[in-house]
Amino acid sequence: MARSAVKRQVNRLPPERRISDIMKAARDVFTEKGYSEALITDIAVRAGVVEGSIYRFFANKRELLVKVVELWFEELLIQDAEQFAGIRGVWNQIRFIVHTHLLSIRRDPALSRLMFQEIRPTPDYRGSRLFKLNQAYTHRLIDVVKAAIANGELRSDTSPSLVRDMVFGAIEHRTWAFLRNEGDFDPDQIADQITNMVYRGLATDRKGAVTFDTLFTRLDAATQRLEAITEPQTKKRARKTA
Amino acid sequence: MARSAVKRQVNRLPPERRISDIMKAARDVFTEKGYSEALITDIAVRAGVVEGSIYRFFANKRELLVKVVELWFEELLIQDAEQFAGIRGVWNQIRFIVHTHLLSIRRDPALSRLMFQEIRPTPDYRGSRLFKLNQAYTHRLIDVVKAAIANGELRSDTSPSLVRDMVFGAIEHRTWAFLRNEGDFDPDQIADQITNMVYRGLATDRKGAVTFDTLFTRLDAATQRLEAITEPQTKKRARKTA
DNA sequence: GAGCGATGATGAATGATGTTTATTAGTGGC
DNA sequence: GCCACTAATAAACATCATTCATCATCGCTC
Repeated sequence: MARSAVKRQVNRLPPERRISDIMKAARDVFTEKGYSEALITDIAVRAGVVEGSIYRFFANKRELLVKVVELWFEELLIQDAEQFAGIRGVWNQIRFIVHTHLLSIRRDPALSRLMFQEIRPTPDYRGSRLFKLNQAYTHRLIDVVKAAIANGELRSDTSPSLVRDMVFGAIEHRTWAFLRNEGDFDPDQIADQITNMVYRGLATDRKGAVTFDTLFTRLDAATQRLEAITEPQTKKRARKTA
Repeated sequence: MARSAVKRQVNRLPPERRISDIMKAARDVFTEKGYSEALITDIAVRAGVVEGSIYRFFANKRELLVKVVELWFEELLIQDAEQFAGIRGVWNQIRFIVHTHLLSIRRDPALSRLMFQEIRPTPDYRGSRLFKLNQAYTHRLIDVVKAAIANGELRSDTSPSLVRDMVFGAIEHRTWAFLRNEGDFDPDQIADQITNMVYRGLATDRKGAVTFDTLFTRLDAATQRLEAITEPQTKKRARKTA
């Protein structure tokens, strides 16, 4: 028939190459348009394949999304783990975790959005690979806090998992503001702020907005004055009794 | 024809009643199935109207969702504001804000999910009514923190907006865990934990897990000893000079 | 209370998209 | 050079959100 007169062009790249082409295209389209606005057609065209071909490698649109985010997250996790090993000190470790996370969000804000918006809310997230990856990621902070509690550097009545929730929650809220184009998003500054707030805490006495540092300073001063006073006194007494 | 033999039944309830029926049905279906799984047909059937009727009152499916969440959020805001006025003391105020928010999440977890998942991520959220309502809601915490900084009860180097992000971020993370059926969700306990962590902070000295309280106690002790020592001394001197 | 226009409810038709499948191009063994 | 098998293709299909031509109902007029 007329049909067979038009020869069908067939793309015969090796499967790994086709898969990576599709995933790269999917990553681009998903991040540019978001999940529901992204069309399978868009992805197929950009990958240089035909719609049907995508379904040879991915069960459906959602699986494709999950695979894309997974790949991103894995890279992020491996990359951070290497550097993290070298950090010493609780403050520095907390700050490192927060800072690197903020950096990767700034590098790929749209992927974070996909993670928060499309992946986490689904019912099957809990059993998924991404859930475990994310747990591994956030658990580093819990380990740091636990160790710091054990050696007395952080209060023993703090819940490590709550610290995790506060820190990553704060990061997330800043991220949403960033995604909404509200003001700037400075990973250095935000990391400092979050780390300080977790590390030093907020409370003061009623009088004058003191910090832990100033409390320690006052205590030191008082101790020194005590020593300075008690010393001469004992000398005086010694003289008197002498 | 055969068609006209079947008389069309027409629903002639007053518009307000139809709107509230539709919104109630929409609320049920959205919370049960989530936004994308919820079908307009489902909502129409449950509301006892026909698909087309929904579009007389709502521009599209999304607007219906927004209106549903808006209604919920408004009620929540009004209700809380009344009680809040009576609370005295920073700790109690923070704890109240956190606690009531947790209670309303436990009452309607699925609506919180819709808010976080479907509403907040959209580009038009920033200019929306819900955005303003949410700002009003979270701004109470900022006001409390600002006032507390002004009167010296909280450190002056804390960022009120960061406190907001940490508190609501922590609430949100606990909510996700709750929605995933991970363990229990006890508003009283969580509210205490969050409030304490914000209010008292985490840091200690290197030696022995001291808290702000113990630091104050030590400082008080040192001050008293100082006074106890310097007082007799001045008396002695006074006597001497006399 | 019959006729008539306006209003708005109806549900079948439309269009946009994810997914499936019958068809056909390419590949390698014999 | 034929055949069987694999895999790519693109058209067909299914699933909704959304639209719209049709018609029931109401209020008004005479």
